[in-house]
Amino acid sequence: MPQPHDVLFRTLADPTRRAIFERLCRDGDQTVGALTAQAGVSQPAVSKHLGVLKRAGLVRHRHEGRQTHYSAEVGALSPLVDWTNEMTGFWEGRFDDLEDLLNRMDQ
Amino acid sequence: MPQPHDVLFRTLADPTRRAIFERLCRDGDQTVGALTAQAGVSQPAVSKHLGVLKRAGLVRHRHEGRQTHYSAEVGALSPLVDWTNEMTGFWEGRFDDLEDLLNRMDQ
DNA sequence: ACAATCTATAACTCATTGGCTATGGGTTAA
DNA sequence: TTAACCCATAGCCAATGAGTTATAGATTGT
Repeated sequence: MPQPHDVLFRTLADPTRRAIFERLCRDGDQTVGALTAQAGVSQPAVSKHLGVLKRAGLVRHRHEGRQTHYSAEVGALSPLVDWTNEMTGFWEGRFDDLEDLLNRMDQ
Repeated sequence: MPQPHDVLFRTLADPTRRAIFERLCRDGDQTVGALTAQAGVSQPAVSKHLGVLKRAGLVRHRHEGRQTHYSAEVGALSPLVDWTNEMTGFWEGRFDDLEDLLNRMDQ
C-alpha cells in the first residue's frame, strides 16, 4: 500500500544515507570499507544504511571475495521524478484551465 | 549549511505532510479547516505540518478574516529536480566516458 | 458584551530510528 | 590451523519527531 515514491522519500531523507547513495552515483561501484572511510559513521551504521537503500531498490550488491561491492540503481529514482512532474503538472493543469476559461470568456 | 534539497527530502518524507502538499498542488488554495477535514489527524497536527512546509518554502499563506489560506509553491521543488538530474547525470557522464573510450579505441 | 469559530502554540507522550559496541560468519594470508 | 580481515546482525541507547489534549489569540456573529 505504500506508494513507490513514499519509500524513496523516507530512504533519502537521512543525510548520511543520501550521501552514501550520492557517492555511489558519482564514483560508481564501491566496497563497504571504502564507503565507511568517508561516511563519518561506523561500519555497522554504513551496512545498515546500505540495507535500507537496498530494500528501497536504490542499490545492488555483489560479493567479491570477502568484500561486498555496492552500486547505485539510478533507475529506481523514476518514481521521484514522476512525482515531481505530477505536482508541477497539476499546477500547469490549473493554468490551462484558466486559459480555457479566459478563451471561453472572450467569445 | 544544509543543502536546499536536504530540507525538501526531510520535509516531504512524512506521508501526512506530503499528502497535505499534494492536496494543495491538486486543488489549489485551501484553508486549514479544509485540510484538516481530510488529513486524518487533528487540527494542531495539520498546523504543525503547515509550519514545516512553510519553513521549507513549499507553501505560502494569507490571512482572510479568521481563517488562513495556504497554497503550494511548486517552484520550491526545483532543488529536488536538480538533485535527481544530477544523480542520473553522473551515470550518463560515466556512460559518455565509456563511449569516448570506445571511440578512441576504434581509431 | 458575549458566544461561537478558526488557527496557532504549549506541553506532553510515545514510537521510530540513527548511532554505538560487541560479536559471529565467511574469506584470505601466514 | 591460526590469525587477520571484511561485512552483517544483534542488542542497546538517546535523540528526533509526529501525534495528542489543552488553551490562548484573533475574528465574526448575536
